[in-house]
Amino acid sequence: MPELPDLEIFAINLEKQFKNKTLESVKVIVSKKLNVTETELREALEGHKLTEVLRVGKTLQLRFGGGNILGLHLMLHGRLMPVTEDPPKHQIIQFQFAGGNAFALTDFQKQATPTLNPPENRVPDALSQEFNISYLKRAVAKKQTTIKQVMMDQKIVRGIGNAYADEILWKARISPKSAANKIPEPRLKELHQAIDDVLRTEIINLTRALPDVYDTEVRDFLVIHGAGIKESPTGHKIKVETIGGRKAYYTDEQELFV
DNA sequence: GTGCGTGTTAAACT
DNA sequence: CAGTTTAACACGCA
Repeated sequence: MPELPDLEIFAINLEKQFKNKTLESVKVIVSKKLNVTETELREALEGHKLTEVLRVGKTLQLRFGGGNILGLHLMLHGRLMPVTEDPPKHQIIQFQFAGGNAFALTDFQKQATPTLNPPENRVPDALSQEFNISYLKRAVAKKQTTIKQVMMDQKIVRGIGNAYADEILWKARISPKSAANKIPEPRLKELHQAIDDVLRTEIINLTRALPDVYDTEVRDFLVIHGAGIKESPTGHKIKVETIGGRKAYYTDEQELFV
């Protein structure tokens, strides 16, 4: 159940293990979410080297020699797991590389989605150049919903999920319940800065914590979002409330704009 | 046994 | 009609 920083680490660590290795075979165990047939997938990918692994929004892209790209969306419960003598449960798709190493995408809920050659998406990534302050200003101007829902809307900006939205809004000192179009411009700038800070800092933390693995998530660095957390780093009691159908964790340090 | 969940989508609302 | 809310997905975990 990864978010952007986790996916960034998975991409880096998958590259460490599999970059420039030839994909010997790809096996489709659950095909319901795949956009092509297993035969088409094998013809596109087998025998080609994995040239690059990128994170794009909440997806990973496995890029292969020959120009084909396999997108992977892990959804809520998807995981990437090494395939060993004791293979992982609930496999969706499995990748066997020359040299004997293999990994699989798993998901007990069967929601994780592999997509061959995913269509270009014009929505900016949260860490991209295109996601700048003027874009954010334009995006929120039309929106009367809460700022938290806007931040998590993948049609507006790609990559921010429920947990990091809470972390970012606390850092920006803006209430998640604030109306998006009522946030003054200086505070929007702070929000933009907080998005960048929180995500990039988390990537650095996770790089240090997980130098090699792509099958593990660490949530040790969250300071606001989590059932076990009672107080913010500055000692304010954390409140929990459902906003837009998902749990929001926040404190009264965060200013409400309505 | 109970309740909950880091995402997305279609259906059902307003 | 457009925007917003809900249920469903199906299992592991506390």
